[in-house]
Amino acid sequence: MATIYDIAEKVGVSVATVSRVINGVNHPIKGETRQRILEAAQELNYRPNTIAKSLAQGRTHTVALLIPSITNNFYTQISEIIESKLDEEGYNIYLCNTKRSIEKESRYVENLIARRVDGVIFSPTRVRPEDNEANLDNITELSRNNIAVVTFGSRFPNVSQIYINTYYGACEAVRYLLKLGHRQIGLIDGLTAGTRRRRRKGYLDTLKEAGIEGEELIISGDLEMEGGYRCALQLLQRNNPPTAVIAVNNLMAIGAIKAAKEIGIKIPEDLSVIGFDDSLLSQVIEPSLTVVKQPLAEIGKAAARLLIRQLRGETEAETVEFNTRLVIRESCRAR
Amino acid sequence: MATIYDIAEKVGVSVATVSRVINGVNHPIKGETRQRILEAAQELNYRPNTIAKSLAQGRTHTVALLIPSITNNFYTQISEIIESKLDEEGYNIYLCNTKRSIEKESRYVENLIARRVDGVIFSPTRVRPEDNEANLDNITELSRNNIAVVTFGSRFPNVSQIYINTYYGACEAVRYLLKLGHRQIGLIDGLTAGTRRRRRKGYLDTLKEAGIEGEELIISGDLEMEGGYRCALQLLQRNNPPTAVIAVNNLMAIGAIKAAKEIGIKIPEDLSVIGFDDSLLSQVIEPSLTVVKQPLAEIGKAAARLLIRQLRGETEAETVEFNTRLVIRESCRAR
DNA sequence: TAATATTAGGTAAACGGTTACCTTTTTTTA
DNA sequence: TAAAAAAAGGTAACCGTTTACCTAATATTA
Repeated sequence: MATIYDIAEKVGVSVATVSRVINGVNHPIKGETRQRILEAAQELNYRPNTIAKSLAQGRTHTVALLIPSITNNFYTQISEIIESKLDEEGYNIYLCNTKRSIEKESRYVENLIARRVDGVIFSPTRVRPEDNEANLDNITELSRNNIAVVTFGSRFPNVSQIYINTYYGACEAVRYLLKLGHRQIGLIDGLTAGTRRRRRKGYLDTLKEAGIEGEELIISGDLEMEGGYRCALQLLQRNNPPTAVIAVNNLMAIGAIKAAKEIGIKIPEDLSVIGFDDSLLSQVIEPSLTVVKQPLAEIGKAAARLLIRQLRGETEAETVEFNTRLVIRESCRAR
Repeated sequence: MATIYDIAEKVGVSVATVSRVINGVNHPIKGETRQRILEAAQELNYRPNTIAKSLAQGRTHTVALLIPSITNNFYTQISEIIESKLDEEGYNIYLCNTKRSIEKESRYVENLIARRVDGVIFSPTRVRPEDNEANLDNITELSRNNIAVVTFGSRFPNVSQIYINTYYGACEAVRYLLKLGHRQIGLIDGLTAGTRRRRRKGYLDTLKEAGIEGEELIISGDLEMEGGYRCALQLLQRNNPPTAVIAVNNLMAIGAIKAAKEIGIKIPEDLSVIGFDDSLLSQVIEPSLTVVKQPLAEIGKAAARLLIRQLRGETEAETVEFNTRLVIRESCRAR
């Protein structure tokens, strides 16, 4: 593979000159020389070696996207936006899928430091409460090695982050169900509390305002469809089952609907359902799902923006906060 | 950031020794020296610099995943498998989402060559027929620069590839509908023919065997839900509408169902629908969708395997062929 | 027209590793 | 116990760029 040495030799100049021409730096070069160098580069099918460049410059123009899942539409949609924004800025993206394994997350962090990525957009994975500490260690480790970090989906001190305020979303969902006349409202939660703690709190606070104790109608499972399915079965087979349930993410809501249908419970006639996250699934499922929508495109854009800001040298951590919006479809009915 | 020089100095050995210890190469080192080096590395918080390593070794341990979409479940599921397999082998993955833009695809290819990735798993994007040439150029360009390539979703000469034989899948789908008594069977196709040509051919051949001309019931649109929606509307508003339609991918099938519902056509009573690709969507939509299922996990595994094979030095191109399977659900009915 | 700027280019040291090829010391073998 | 083998480590070239600092020639200015 041709290098700038080959070009330099062919044209009869030094590599410095070649490098200058190739990179169009601000250094005067005679038009004719420039021309000859570009032609030689063409003829030799020269491709700049980004690796060597990175080593010399100390920047890789690479950022990593460290997320818990790439089959979940929530992350996919955010990723698509991030990818396109960072591509515009000349960054390539390492896709790192932790599959909700804290070990994999930590391994990836090591790896990313070794690869000297310039930045990481990071949605920490947290299955057990103690994972929080590992998440924090990972963030610290990245920062300590001069890697820009932007997080979303969890809250950390001194980190640029996107904070999605799901508290009010949960409140709104509960209020909506209360207005429809529901009193027995279940919450299908994830196994552990990240920002999801907010949703739980919003749920409990709003119920309490209405004079209802919600604790016993909370149930937890993994964040996949299967988890929602199992949780719903348990809730619905109690002797005093809820007339409405809120699931903390989309897949769980879908799983819940599936469970209800299987045991002959009609939606929305017998059971109202609200999900979090909007996606094609919610619109396509029958009945279409009322959801607390998170502004995915905005989240993606903001994450990219915060990271780019840091990559340009601004060191101060910035938090961008987003609110959710209740999108009413057909999965809830007055009681 | 600490380098092996810092370690060497601290311990009082040469960098060669440090390098050997760090990498555990097959070269005898005194246990005590090894110990001291490892301790120093720890104390200095040493992290190997993968960039420098790549430059010295001529290998980046990076492969790219170059796909048309990351929000389409078809690609996402394959990607997840590929990611985990390649991660096991110590490779990192560049995520390159072309968004079905041939320009973006070509730009990415340039970029990947510059970054000296070791390999690329490539599902070419093709919206117009002439894109095929650009796809081929891209593959050639990668190979010419010693980058291993595995493709899926299109067929090319002399390239390791996964070939999904959708011809028989299409035949099977049509046969199934014929058996249910349908004669007017529509095909909702993508805009251009890649491997999808096979589906169209299977469709036509099978109809012809039954003495039916299918040409006029073929309609094309973009591969998203919107495309399926529009195509279905057109098909269903003809004066002699089909009683069954096959859509060449999942999203289009969903779009078609949406269109049908909107204009009061009941599924499966008035219209039978078959999709390609299986996904959560197909199972969740009402009625659940009968599909020609492609073995996504196998495709992903095979793609990773073929690439790793090449990365290990085996140069001969290998094609792995998969067949599809008709998964019968509730979206078709006898006529 | 001499002094000063500008243009055009070159030299060589970094960046942080790997590794082929040595040398020296110690151990094994005949 | 001398020769051969193995162990332990070092030297320095190389990977392909960038870039600070020079030099020489040409153009501009007072």
